Amino acid sequence: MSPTPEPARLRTIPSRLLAGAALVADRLVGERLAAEDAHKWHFAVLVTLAEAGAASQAELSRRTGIYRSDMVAVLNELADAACIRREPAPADRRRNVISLTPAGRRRLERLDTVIADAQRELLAPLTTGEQDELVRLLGLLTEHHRPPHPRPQRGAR
Amino acid sequence: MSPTPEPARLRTIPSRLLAGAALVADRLVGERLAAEDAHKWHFAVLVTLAEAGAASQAELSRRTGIYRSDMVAVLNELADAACIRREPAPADRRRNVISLTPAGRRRLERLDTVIADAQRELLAPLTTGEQDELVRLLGLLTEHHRPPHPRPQRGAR
DNA sequence: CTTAAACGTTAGTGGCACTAACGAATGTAG
DNA sequence: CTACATTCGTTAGTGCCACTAACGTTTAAG
Repeated sequence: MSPTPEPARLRTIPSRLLAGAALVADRLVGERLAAEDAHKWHFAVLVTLAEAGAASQAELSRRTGIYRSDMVAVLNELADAACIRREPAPADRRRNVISLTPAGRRRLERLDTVIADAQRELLAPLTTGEQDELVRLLGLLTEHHRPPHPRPQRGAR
Repeated sequence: MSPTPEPARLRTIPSRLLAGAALVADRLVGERLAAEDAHKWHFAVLVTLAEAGAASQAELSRRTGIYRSDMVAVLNELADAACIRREPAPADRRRNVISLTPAGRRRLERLDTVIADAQRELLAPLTTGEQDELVRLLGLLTEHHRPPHPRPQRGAR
């Protein structure tokens, strides 16, 4: 009985390749993070806070690409773990100011190595040159196809 | 007010880039196919039938990567549009033999151009050389991370 | 002062990969 | 031949994730 391979016509369609690769990548990263009781989104928020400093939830949402409706739960979890502080903004009582705690920094440090490991394993079959090239090409691609600049973020009346 | 950009640390993480690119690609292809009342999966099945000939549902499932539980609906829809025939296999009464009809061939022809257009638009920001390289790298990546050879396809008792 | 917009929050939708279990048919071992 | 395991098509359901809708509150703009 043959190994029933995927037809060549399908195997070379870029959108299919992207979907498959993204699935593999997400599974790999997700497993690694789950082993640390963490999540993709937690990492993104912690990185953003570390890199760009304290911000409102809406700002974090724009910077990370996480919808502000989903951001609530993410921040709740990070706050439960004492990784962030959430305090009302004095200047604008609509906003919350989200800031990193020392525990959050330590958490980020740990997740950083986990993420790095996962990326390394993900890209293992490629040379370092190829890895850079892949990142570059994907960057060009996502840069080009980008929602009309400020992301819509619908839901306002 | 700043345009609140994505932090550089996030923008260069391969798994994130892959997820983003796959999202863009899937949306693009999905929209194009939806305009033809078609679906990703329909195309995959039609291509597979055209390339490898008639097959059972389970075989199609393995070749396309579509789960056989999802395959049922896909084949129902294709049969409703008279794109495929579904007849019991004489040699093995468990199997159905799925085969392409002339209408299915015409349908595939149409979807082929739709898919090709979508891929072209997806890859527009890349040179043809870069497009080939991207496909090659993604191929290496998905090839390397592959479930222990025959896909598990759980659900048996 | 009225109207519009942005904020945080809750709830819900739709697509998709994937699991579970079934009845029926076939293959395999003793 | 008989018992057991496997494969098939099929139905139902789960979990994740991007995304939408609507709300009360607060601030900004005309």
